Amino acid sequence: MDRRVTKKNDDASGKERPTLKTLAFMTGLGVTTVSRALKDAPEIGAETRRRVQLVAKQIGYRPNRAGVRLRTGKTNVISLVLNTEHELMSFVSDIIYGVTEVIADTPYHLIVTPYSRSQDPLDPVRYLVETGSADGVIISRTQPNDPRARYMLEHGVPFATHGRTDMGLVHPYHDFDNYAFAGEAVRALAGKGRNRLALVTPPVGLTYFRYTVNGFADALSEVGASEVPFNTVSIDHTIEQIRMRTAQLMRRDDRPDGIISSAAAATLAVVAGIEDAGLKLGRDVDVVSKQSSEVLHLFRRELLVVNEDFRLAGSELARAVLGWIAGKEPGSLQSLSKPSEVLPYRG
Amino acid sequence: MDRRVTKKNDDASGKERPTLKTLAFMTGLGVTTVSRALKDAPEIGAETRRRVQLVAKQIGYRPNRAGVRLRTGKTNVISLVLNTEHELMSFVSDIIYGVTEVIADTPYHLIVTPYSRSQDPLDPVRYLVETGSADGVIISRTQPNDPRARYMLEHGVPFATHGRTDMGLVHPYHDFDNYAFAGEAVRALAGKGRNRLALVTPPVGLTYFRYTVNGFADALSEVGASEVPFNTVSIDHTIEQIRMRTAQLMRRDDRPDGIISSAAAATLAVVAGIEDAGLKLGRDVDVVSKQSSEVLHLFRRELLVVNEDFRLAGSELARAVLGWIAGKEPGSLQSLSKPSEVLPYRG
DNA sequence: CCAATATACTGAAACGTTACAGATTGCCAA
DNA sequence: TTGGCAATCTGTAACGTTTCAGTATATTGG
Repeated sequence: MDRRVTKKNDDASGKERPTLKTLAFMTGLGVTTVSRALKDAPEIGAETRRRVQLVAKQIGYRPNRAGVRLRTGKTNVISLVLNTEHELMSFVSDIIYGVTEVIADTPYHLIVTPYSRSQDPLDPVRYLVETGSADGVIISRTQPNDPRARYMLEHGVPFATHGRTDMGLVHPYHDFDNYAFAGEAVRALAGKGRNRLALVTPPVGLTYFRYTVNGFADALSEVGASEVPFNTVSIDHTIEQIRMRTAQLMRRDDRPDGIISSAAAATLAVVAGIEDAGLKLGRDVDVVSKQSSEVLHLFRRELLVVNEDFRLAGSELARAVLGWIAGKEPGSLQSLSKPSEVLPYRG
Repeated sequence: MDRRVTKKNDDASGKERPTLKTLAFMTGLGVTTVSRALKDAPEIGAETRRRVQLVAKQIGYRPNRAGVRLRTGKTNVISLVLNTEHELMSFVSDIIYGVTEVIADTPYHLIVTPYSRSQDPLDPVRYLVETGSADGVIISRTQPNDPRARYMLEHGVPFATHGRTDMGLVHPYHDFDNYAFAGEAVRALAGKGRNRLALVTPPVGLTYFRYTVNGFADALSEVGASEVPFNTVSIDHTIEQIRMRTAQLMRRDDRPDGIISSAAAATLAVVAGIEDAGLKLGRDVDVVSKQSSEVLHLFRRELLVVNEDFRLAGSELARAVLGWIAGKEPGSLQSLSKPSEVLPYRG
């Protein structure tokens, strides 16, 4: 008996993962027709289309990603580029969850591309672009003049930035309105009679540093309060550094009676520093802080908080990149999220 | 002049990404030879090998992932499967960073595969296996009898679990020694004269729930302390629920004088609950808590903490999957990390 | 000196997909 | 009847890689 080697997938034998060839065999059509039928191409008869799609669903056909990617260059991948040292912790998981929520019912996968402090932030982006590893990229820690954004624009790679740029170039972004946040915070403190205010800033160099500082400054003159400079730390510093510097600050004669903090982790340190200096929150000084989860009021109920929703940011960023990939205007894919009110503790 | 269509990559024209064909053209060799030379195949002459590798480095050749994947089935992808609702926040980013650290100088990419509460946890794993989307998988929230682990073993997919299983099946894992943690915690509280202890457990059903409860129970009888049952909450409950239940508990006559908490977030709620009941930490009750970043001592310095390093967990898990993929014995890729001592605040 | 063998290389095929350039059929107008 | 055209469908090639089955040349043993 002549037992020829059978070309693996010509039969619908069962065990192997179905391909277009399998579908073609089962429907009695050509591979090309099947391919087109599945993507609703116009030159396929309505009945054929339905038949193919039915069979495909029945046997659980899933296009082979490698095949598509090799042929078309489309990766069906979104990459989230993260700094593995600076990024605040809770921040990251929330963004990831936000992104995954949006891409859940798309064919996209999310890959996390890390880079460390020692590296040029452009490195991972260059890698992604050069190797064509993603259809879209999301970056954070955005700078006013951001080489990564410029690079991707030049190379025609869709992306979205967490935070705005200021280069006269238009691209999708999502940002929290830190100008408004700082302003609200100042007004809230002024409302409590505080008029010598200090600011724990975002990392110098990032765009939202500017927005925060400007919002702070404008509101200060608006309410007639004055600034107590506190430039020695930012929220990128360690807990210990912030705590120590805050304690130093609070022991001075010209200490502030109100502090605004741009991140929850920093706030923990700030409060510790205040207490190290023998002062009491709510009595000697009030603190307004951003937070991304309801944690600060458990810490000290005297704190005033403003909520920033990073899961929302993740979703918005994902929507933005997908939109750009789908051909929408980059300029129409920008969003700014307003801060919540300044919230006191309510038991 | 006869201007023929040139087959895109036959020349070393420059702009296109180099492929094996490009290298073959440049070196004057065949594509096969180049492919083999790059992976140090034995049948290639030493000089040829060096020459090819030199040229490849010079022009920055990177193998096309889709090509490799299509031909060999190798994806060069590790997937981290995450529950988007339960996973504690800081937890996640640390694990991700740990994983990326390890795969940074490998060709592997990390993809994050999410699933939500409503879904069967097996769903994402089934998807990954069926579509062959990853060479290795990392899962967390491991159960004693874990269908995901069983499924992947059956399908021959390398994986590692964060937490152990108890099915008599051998596979790589990394776990924190929660039995030791609970024991240490009990002994530390006993050392402070506390002998009526309550436990805020991990989620019922996960393996480390058992280890924690057993470590707690064994140490209780060892030191002659007794348990105050507190089964109404676990660390999966909301801050509000834990806080309320703790307050209820602490208002009872038979309230505990020591509490052990399995997660930092829960501890914040526990302390709030204690204070809601009008009691004082360190005087009326002591609390020992796990934490993954140095945050609890800023919160209340009376707290006793034990550190769990999730970044380490991520690294170990990544190493384990890669090891299994590389052919090592699954049984040799298991690790258990010992808890730190129980640490009081030190100014 | 011949055959066997080792060494160094090569072309063709295949992985699953899509795009291109047909092929076949039926229908209608001239 | 014939030519044209629309409506459907199809085969082939190509994306970049690895594997299989060679080929050509030099080297060795008898």
